Amino acid sequence: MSTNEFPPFAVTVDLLVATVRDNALSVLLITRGVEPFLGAPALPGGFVHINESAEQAAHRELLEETGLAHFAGHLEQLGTYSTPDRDPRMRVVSVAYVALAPHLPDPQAGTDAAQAMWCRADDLPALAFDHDQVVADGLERIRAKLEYTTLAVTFVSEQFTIRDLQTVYEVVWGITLDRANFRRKVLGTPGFVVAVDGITVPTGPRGKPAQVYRRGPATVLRPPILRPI
Amino acid sequence: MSTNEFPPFAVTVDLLVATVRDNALSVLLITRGVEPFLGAPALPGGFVHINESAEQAAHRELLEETGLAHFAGHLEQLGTYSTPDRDPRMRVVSVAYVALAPHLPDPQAGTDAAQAMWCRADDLPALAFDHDQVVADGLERIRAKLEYTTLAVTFVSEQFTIRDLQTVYEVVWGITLDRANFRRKVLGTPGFVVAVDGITVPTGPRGKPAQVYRRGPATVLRPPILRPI
DNA sequence: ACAAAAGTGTTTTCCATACACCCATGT
DNA sequence: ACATGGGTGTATGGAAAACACTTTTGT
Repeated sequence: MSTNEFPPFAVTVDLLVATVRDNALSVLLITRGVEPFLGAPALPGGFVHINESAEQAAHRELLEETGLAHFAGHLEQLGTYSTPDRDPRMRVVSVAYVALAPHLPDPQAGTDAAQAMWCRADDLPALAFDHDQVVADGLERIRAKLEYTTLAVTFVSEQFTIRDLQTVYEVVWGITLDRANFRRKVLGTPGFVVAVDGITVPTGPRGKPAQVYRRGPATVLRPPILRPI
Repeated sequence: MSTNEFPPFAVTVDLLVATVRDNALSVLLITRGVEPFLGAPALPGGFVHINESAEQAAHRELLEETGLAHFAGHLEQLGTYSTPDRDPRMRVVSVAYVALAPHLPDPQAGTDAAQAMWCRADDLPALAFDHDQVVADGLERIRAKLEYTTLAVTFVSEQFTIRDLQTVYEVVWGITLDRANFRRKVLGTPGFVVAVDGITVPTGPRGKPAQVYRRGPATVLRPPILRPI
């Protein structure tokens, strides 16, 4: 094949930004302002520039959409979607990314992210392009990764309690877990979490204050915390 | 952003074709016949055509490189590699795929695949482009997926023994496993393998003939077969 | 005192490991 | 007979599930 003739493609990134808020797994959606799918909900994203990698484009778009100066969460590639007719305008290949973050401030009107909104993962509208598939793949990726990585800590703020972490698992998986056993699994994994001195936080109107933790250096969970069948 | 102006990219697929042969995990390499990296070993691959998906391109290239009419193994997307300088000629985004297959016939001279060769995964030369990274990522994907999926069956022929399956695990992971316990794990997972009537095969010059199995309908392993630490 | 939530203990069940043993076959 | 490799049994240690219990706080 000649190196001087190749089919030209547009390359975009799509972002599945997920967080836990109001006891629900939520994703960030935008309302499309241009054709095609004008007015329809979709995942945020944009074109990859000629001098940046897809990962850099994803990070750039992430800052633009959230309106933040820095992104403290987790960003990983999900997969590439390339069916020839996925965009009616032209031939587009899209690299999808999953971003996990603690509860972010709501999108502010007047910024680039004004059209952005959080939407519960269990109550999503139909999305533009093949974004329904991207979301389905991404949510399954998140649910699976909680089993064998320490990724749940990216959903809570810098300081958190064991209960906060358990809530992440329960909300993402849509189940309830035994408090005592969950606690033992987390504390039994070296480097998952580390206690912050003797600091505790009140736990509502009543109840014993809870020990505060930060994330530890571990990234994988051996053995994994498996979802019930 | 205007829909009429976007940076044009070339999109390619790279193939990590893996098999188990001679008690070693091996990958298919080609020798590059054009610049850049002329004469260097590399992963097979090629441009995505304008009217096909990346997955279709990967499947097409797979048949071309192996010289087979059909591909019976497993093909899955690994990830997309898009650093701006990964190809000195132009801006190329490459979607990498992992293909798992039982022991394929050696590439035949005189075909498109004449330049292809099998190379042990533990003794690979330096590769063109960022293919070293692709191989590293792909091998780790394969090793991890043997833990919680039934993917090992794609490395053996249609009919196989439990011992054949164990050899796949041992070769891919580079360890030895207890025969009795491995057997119980496999047979204890419903749908992993199904016995073929009362058919057995001799096991060399001596020894009891072994029961023959085919792959079953299961795709996930619950609980997983974890690698030793 | 009581309610609420953190934190600990205990029992039971199950699974993984290690290793011994039996079975069927060809030389 | 015996070596070889498939197939089975079993004792033991440890983890996981279920659930009772204790501790610490605010009202």
